[in-house]
Amino acid sequence: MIAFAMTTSSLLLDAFLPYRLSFTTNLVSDAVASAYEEAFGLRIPEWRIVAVVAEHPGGVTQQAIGWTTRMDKVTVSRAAAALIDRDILIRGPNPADQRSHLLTLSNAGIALYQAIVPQALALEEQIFGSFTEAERTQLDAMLRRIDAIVLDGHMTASKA
Amino acid sequence: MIAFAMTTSSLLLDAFLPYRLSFTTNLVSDAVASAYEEAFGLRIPEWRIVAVVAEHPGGVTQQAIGWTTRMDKVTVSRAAAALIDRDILIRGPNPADQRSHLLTLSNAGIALYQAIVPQALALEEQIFGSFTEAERTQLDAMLRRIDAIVLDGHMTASKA
DNA sequence: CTCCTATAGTTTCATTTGCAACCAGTATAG
DNA sequence: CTATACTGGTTGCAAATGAAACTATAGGAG
Repeated sequence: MIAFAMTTSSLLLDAFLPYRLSFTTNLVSDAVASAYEEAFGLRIPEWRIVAVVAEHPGGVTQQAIGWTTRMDKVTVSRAAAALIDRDILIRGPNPADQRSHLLTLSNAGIALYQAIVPQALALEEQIFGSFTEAERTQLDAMLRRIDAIVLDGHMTASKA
Repeated sequence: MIAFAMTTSSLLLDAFLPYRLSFTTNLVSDAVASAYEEAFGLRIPEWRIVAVVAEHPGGVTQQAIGWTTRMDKVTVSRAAAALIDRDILIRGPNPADQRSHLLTLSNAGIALYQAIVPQALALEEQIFGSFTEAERTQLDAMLRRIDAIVLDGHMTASKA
């Protein structure tokens, strides 16, 4: 293919930050998703749940997971069910509320998590290897500023 | 609700840059998507196509659109078909290749585009209003660095 | 030319996603 | 204690997405 020696012009869209954000994230997410899928048979929501549960040794409810990761409760429900099915997660009773359960890692889940973490860090390193610590911190800070603005209702139209 | 006076701990995931990127982008994309949907009845892929076509007054092929935006050719095909159906886009012949067509904006499409652009910029301003020019440039540059790394095959496992 | 391979775009199908309705357990009001 | 309103989680359904098969045209190679 002659690779379209085309006007690299692109005036607006290419410089539009929401677009750039989405563009880059899709690239990164695809890379991460296929790495996890290939290496551990986990899809992104599943990996996230494993991570959150691992970080809460006392157990977490699905609601709390959804709240911190902003995943839909349906997504959490299904991913959690799949993980329980594969004996990665254990669903224990929640003494405080019989409707929900506390999720914890099984031994297999702990092993899985411990196997994933280094891979995840290595992957992050591959992508952000050329970023200095300061740059990473800066990027992180910028993203969190955006989060705060969008979440704290500085936006015109509320979604609902 | 008692809002879970919970350990804001979250060790790994919360600091994991691919996750942060995805988290923020979802937030922003949802906001942008509902704004466009509400104001113009356009979904994101449609808006992108309108923007790209607008920036190529001579006409573009669907392939070229897919190439620059990294949208799947199916997505482009369907979104373009919807726009043609609504008389926003015109599908003209491509003298260089009978298989493809050159897409251009109809008059209605031009009007639409001209109506959208200020809204888009206003929206960007709402989100990034607290960012200085320098910060925006910096964020843009960082995102492009990431793009380059992921695209230029610095990643381990190729997708296929 | 004719054959063979490759590409632009569409269609079909399977998968993923999220809203809405639903079920079960909780909490508050009388 | 009931009755009623609410919340955690699941299920059902509809929309969105992408891989693979397909159609039509291109572009060589013989």
